[in-house]
Amino acid sequence: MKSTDEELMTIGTLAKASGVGVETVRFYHRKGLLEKPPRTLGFRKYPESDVRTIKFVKRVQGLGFSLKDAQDLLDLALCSRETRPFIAKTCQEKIDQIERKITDLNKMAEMLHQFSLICGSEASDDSECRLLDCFENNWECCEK
Amino acid sequence: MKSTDEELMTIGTLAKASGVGVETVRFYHRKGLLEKPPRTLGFRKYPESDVRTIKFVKRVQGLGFSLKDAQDLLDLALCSRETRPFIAKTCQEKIDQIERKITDLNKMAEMLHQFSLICGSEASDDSECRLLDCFENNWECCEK
DNA sequence: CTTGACTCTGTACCTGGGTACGGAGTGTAT
DNA sequence: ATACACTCCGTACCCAGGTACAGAGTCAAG
Repeated sequence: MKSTDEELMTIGTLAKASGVGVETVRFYHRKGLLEKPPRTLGFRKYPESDVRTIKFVKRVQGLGFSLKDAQDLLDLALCSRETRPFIAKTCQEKIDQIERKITDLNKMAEMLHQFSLICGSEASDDSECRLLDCFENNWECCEK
Repeated sequence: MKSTDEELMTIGTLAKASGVGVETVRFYHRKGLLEKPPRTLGFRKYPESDVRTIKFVKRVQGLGFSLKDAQDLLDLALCSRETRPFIAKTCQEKIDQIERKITDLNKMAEMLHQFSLICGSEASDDSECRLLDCFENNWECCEK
């Protein structure tokens, strides 16, 4: 059975190659994250590129975005005169969102660092101290 | 009714002050994110500090962490000789986690930036181009 | 002392993101 | 040609993180 569909893989192969379960592929299918693949006798035959798609989705998702966000990004497809302004806008929105997240994550990491230095060190006394206090007191954790 | 519980508030007041719904407070209660408040005649009376706790949880959650993670952070409470090594370890784990996230978010933002520059500009031609390709081709988006 | 706003407990329901299952068809190795 | 793996579809279930009742009690103002 090698004709036009060498290169095309079954759902199980795709799932394994992209590190998810078969059911997850079908789920993404239903959610429209993967476009409808051609079929041979009822069996879906996926192109190689769908491996990339799934990995991309997983990556984006791992950064705290939803499947909807992942889809938005996947949909940034065509560079035509009509779509260009829309593309730029969408990108900028996501970039802003990402930058806010980075700012907050940096604060968070700094807070944890300070907290660890002050409360996790041998030198500190046994006074009770909560991370929460650092958070509120402008990161001036456990100090007088 | 002003006795020892001035300063203490009802669930509705707490909810409003921390920007969540009453049901959410009760939910956090069930999940152990808020410690059991004293009661007067069956009614929960929350201290001011629970407002901070809820805001903290919401903040942490907004950064893509789970309620479980938020709880872990809230539990970093006591600085005693026994708990110190544990605190340092927990902090370091979270910091590592955060830094990985930041690295990925930066890549993501850079990718979007490049994509926007190249495919979102007036100068670009009408060739089809997907963000996905940038992602895979080491961010060399739409270029020969 | 009634009325309306608020609280209590418990249970049921909702969305997002999957995971599992049953019964039937297919494909391939021996 | 039969066994076994794989696929199909639909439906049901799972967990996290809430959200929404229902029915009863409480509290504060008028």
